[in-house]
Amino acid sequence: MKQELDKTYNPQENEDLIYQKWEESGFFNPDNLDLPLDAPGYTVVLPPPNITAKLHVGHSAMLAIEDLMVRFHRLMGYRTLWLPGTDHAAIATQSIVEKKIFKETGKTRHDLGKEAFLQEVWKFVNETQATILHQTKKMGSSLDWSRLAFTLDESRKKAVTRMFVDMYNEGIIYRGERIVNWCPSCHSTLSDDEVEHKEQTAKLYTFKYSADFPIAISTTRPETKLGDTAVAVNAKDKRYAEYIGQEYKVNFCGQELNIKIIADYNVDSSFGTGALGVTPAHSMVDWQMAQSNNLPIIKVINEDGLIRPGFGAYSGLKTGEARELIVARLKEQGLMEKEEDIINNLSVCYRCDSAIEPLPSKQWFIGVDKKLERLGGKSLKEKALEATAQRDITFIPERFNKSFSDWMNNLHDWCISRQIWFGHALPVWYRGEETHVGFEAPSGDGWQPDEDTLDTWFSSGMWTFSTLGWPDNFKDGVKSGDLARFHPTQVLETGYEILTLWVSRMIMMSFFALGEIPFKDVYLHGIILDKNGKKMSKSKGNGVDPLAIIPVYGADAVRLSLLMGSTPGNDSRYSDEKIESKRNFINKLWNISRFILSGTPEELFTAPTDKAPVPKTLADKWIIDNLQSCASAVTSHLKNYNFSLAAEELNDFTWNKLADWYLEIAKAEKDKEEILIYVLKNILVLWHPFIPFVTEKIWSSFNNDLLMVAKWPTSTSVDTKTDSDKINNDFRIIQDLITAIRNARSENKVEPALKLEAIIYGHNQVELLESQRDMITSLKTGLKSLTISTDGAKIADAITIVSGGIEVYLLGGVDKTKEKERMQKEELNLVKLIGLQEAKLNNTEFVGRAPVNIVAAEKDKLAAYQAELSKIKKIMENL
RNA sequence: GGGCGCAUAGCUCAGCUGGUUAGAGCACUUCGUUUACACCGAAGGGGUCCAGGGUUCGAAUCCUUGUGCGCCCACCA
Repeated sequence: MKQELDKTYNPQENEDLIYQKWEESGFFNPDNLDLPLDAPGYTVVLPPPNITAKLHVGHSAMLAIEDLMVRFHRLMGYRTLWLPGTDHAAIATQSIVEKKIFKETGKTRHDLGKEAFLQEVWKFVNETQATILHQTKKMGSSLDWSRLAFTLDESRKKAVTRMFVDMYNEGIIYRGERIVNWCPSCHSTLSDDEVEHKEQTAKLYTFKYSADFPIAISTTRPETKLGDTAVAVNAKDKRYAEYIGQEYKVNFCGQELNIKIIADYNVDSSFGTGALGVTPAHSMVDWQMAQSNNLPIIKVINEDGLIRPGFGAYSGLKTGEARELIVARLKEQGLMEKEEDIINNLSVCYRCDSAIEPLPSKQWFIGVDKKLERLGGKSLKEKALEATAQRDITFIPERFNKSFSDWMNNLHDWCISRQIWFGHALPVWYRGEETHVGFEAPSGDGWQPDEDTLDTWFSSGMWTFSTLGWPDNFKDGVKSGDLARFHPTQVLETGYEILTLWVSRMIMMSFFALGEIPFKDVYLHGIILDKNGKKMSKSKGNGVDPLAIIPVYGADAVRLSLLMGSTPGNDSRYSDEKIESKRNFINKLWNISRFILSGTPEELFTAPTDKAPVPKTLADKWIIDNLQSCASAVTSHLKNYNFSLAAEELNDFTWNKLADWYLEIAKAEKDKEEILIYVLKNILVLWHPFIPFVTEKIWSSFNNDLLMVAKWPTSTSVDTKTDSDKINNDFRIIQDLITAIRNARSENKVEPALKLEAIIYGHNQVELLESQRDMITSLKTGLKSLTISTDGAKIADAITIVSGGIEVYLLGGVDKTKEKERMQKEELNLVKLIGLQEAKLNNTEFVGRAPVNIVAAEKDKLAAYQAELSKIKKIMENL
């Protein structure tokens, strides 16, 4: 059974084999876990990565965190499901493929036609998806591949269609007009992130519509004023207060306009004249003002960027030409008050660089404010806000509650239709003025399907339940199958940058479809920046491919470096050095294991991990006690999402306690095997969620069953805190002695351990102090051996050999700290702080550096110390 | 313009609800090591916790103001 381990751990040789073993075991699938029927569930859906590109280390961090949570819960005996998938990322994917084709062939998607273009997209999707899945496995992700989903596969199509139809029937999905970013040159709408802003100088004109209109307005686009239906001023602006609510008929350069004066807080009274001409059809903000003030909408500009018919001489002109004409007219009439140069931002198309024309167009929306009977008369927005406000859903870190509710409160109806080809089709058909929404095309001739596709967030918003068999698993308000077993999920782990885009949608969609939250906790991770603190991006070429570093350091090292030293919601920096240091740690763990296993008889391998062997010495007690407190600290850190702290705790135990101290002692003392293997097995389990590969590999060298389904150490420690403190304090004597002897040897100041006889003694503290000082003096002047004899009861001390000789530190009874005096005056506070101050109050005079804080009162304890000391001496002899 | 975050050792960062002498990794200095590990060990140096003010017995931690970075949203007629 026992296998020899190599001198250095080689991740590359082992990782793929181990992953294969995990997959073959079937334990990634919760259905195969050997659990009691009432085992609690733990479900996490993987935020499906966009199939626009291969993964980068940011994704690796996400996978590391989620796999950590998932493996931790699997080890704790939860029915654990981590559900994989990818996202079709409609707009992003389409534009990437478009660019790619254009670069390779010079053709646009229009040249290819819809069908041929989509074929290209699918080719691309399949390639990238394969890469992504491969990368995901390389990280060691324990995802249930049997449930793999894609936001644009058949099951999801079914769910999306059903959702749309349901929402439409409920009256929450409706068709209406909205301003979109229109590129007159590409003849297409652009999403907000496809719009770029360019700084430019523009002319700001200040004028009145007509001589009989009381207020002058300022604009850089006089031609759009042909469609003005209001003038907005700030409600607090005293200059215009008297006009608010009035309506005027004006003749603006030959066009009749009806202008209402409205108040709106969006208006900046210090800009221009403080009055804004409202053009609802050609400006986003104006559109919103028109909505809230019920203003009529007049379209001035058409899809070609020309003035529409019905505007007299202006009709058919380009916007620029119309502008010149109007400016000339205004000047003629003496209405122009001012012309000035200002710097503003022009919105331009990211592709062709031409100016964006905001235009109203027919779109589909989800009404987030519509009250729904199925939600107890509340709207989706209200339900989402309620769920987070009363902490049915909690954010980690908590501060994102505010971002979320701020954003949610300002949410307008969600536009879900997109004028692109790649995506979910809308289940909508038109025939003249008729509209049909349903699962299939209506019978009868002449029906045309809607050509738009759905916003990608519509399908990913359904991710927690569309992946669990909704709608088939949901009949008459009752969940069945996977949906019943795994929904709501426990945690959504994702990047804070999509808190609003995605998380909010998921919450609303889940409330609509199931009437319940999609997840309990939302853990938000930060961004992995490059080593210079810059965001990784394709254009900058500073992204790091996990496949480039995993072969060098191993997936475990990559994972650990991403998990340690980073905190939720905060960005962190990528660094090779950090990965290297984690690689070194992993090798350390490897060698610790190698050492322990080499000395362990095989019959001990099967010993239980949940029952500690009986400790025989102080050192035994110390290591077991520390293991227990480490395990319980790790457990609670992991439960509280303090992943970095959990790893630090483990790191400290493994390296600084186990390797540096206990292993050294074990080299000299016999009968440590049982404890060593016990400790090793436990830390392998504890480490497993962080570094699954190496721990599984070590485990497999002496175990037949898989570590990934082993039992997490429970904190059954009955030791009280005081006992722990005592054991730790006592053990520090040993540590100090060993240190002292080591130092003495290396500095050749004192003959080795044999000559050091430290025996505890004393009764009169004052005397003690004096005699102690004498001793120190003499030691410093060259005494090479030390004998302190004792005749009695109480003392505590520590002996350290420093460069000048040996210093003996005493704990006497001289109370003198300022803190104590102050404490005595403040009795109340003293009571409050007693636990913390006890040590301080007992603090005593000491010589030299800080004393080791031991109070040994009883004789049998003294004897125990002496026994320990002589053991240590033996140990040192053997070193 | 609105919102959020960050500022702690030379560098990258931890430090939870305020509490012994502020920590880690890397880097640095000195010493050591053929037998678990040089992907190593021991010892050590290095910090006015951005600045001012406040609350408190006590502040890196809470409040306030300021400074310097970074991000998100709205992009302005």
